[in-house]
Amino acid sequence: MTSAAKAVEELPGQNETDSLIPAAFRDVIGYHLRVAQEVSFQAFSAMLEKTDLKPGWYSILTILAEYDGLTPSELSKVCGRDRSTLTSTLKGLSIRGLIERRQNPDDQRSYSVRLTDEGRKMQARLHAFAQEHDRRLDAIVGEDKEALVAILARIVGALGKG
Amino acid sequence: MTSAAKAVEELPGQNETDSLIPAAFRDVIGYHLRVAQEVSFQAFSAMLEKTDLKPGWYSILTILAEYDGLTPSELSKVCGRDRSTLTSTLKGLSIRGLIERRQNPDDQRSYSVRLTDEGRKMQARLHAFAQEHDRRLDAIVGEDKEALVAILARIVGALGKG
DNA sequence: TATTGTTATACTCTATAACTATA
DNA sequence: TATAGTTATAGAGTATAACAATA
Repeated sequence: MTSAAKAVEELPGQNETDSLIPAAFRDVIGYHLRVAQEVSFQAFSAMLEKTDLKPGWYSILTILAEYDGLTPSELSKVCGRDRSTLTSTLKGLSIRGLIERRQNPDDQRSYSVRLTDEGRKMQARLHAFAQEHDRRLDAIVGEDKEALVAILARIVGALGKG
Repeated sequence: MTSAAKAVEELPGQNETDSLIPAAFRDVIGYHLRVAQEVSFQAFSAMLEKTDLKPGWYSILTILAEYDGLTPSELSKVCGRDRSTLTSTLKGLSIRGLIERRQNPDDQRSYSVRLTDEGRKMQARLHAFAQEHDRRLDAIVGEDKEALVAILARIVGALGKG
C-alpha cells in the first residue's frame, strides 16, 4: 500500500463518508464556500422530502408571496435565471393548484402569476422549514452572522453575474 | 402594471442580468451562501474555458498530485463523491494522457491512478488559474479570510455530509 | 458473500437556440 | 423586427442499483 493510500485509510472520522481535506484546498475560500453551500443545501433539501415540491420551488413561491402578479419574464429577472428555466417550475406549481395564471388584457403573449390560497399556505409551510434551517445556520455562525453575510454579498458584488 | 412589476422594472443595476434580493432572503445565510458560491464557481469555470477540461477535473488532478497512486475507491473517499461519479472523469483524464492506470498485482479488480508528466503539467497549469481565482477572492474578503474559512468549516462540521 | 470498477439510468439545475404567437 | 412564453436539447454534477470479475 502506498503512503497516500495509508493516509486515506486513516481518515479522521469513524464512517466512510468523511472526507480528507487535501492540503492544497485548506486555505482556499472557493473550496470551503462550495462544501459549505453543498451541506447547507442538502440539509434544506432533506427537510423538503416531506413535501412533493423541489427545493428550488420554494424561492419561486417566496418571490411570488412578495411580488404578486409578476410575469414569467419578470420573475426570471428577480431570481436571476433564464426565463426558460421557469417553465417547468410554473407548470409544476400550477398542476398542484399553488399558482394561477391570469391573462394580461393588454398583451396576449403574456400573463401574470399569482399565488392561490393553497399556494400561500404552501409557501408558509416551506417558509417554516426554511426558517428552521436558518435558525440552525444562525446557531452555528453565531455573532459572526452580520459579518458573514456582508462578506458573501461583497463576493457576489465583486464577481458579479458575468 | 402592478406595484410588484414596477419594483422589478426599477432594478438598481443598468443591465438586465442584475437581480433583486427579495426581502425574505436578505438576512438568510443559506441564500447568500448559494449565490456567492455560484458566482465564485462561475468565475473559476470561465477561466478554464481556455482548456478542454471540466472544472470538476481540477480537484481530481490536485488530489492525485498530493496522494499519488490512489485507487478510484480511495479517490472517491477523498473527494467525498460516489465512486461511480469518477468513472467518466478518469476516462476523460486517461484519454488526454494526463493519468495512467497501474494494475494492482495483489488485487486484480483494482488499479492505482497516477499522474503522467503531462498530467503534472496540466495540474500545475490549472492550479495557477485556481491561485489567480483565490487571490481575487482573498482581495475581496481581506482580513476576514481566516474568520470566514473557520465559519464555513464550522457549517460543514455541524451539518455534516448527511 | 463482499468488494472493485463500470454501466445504465435518472434527477436537479442550468443554459442556448429555435419555435409560436403576438406586438 | 422585437418580445413573451414554450419547447427541444444539452451539459455539468450528482446519485442509486445492478452487473461482471475477483476476493
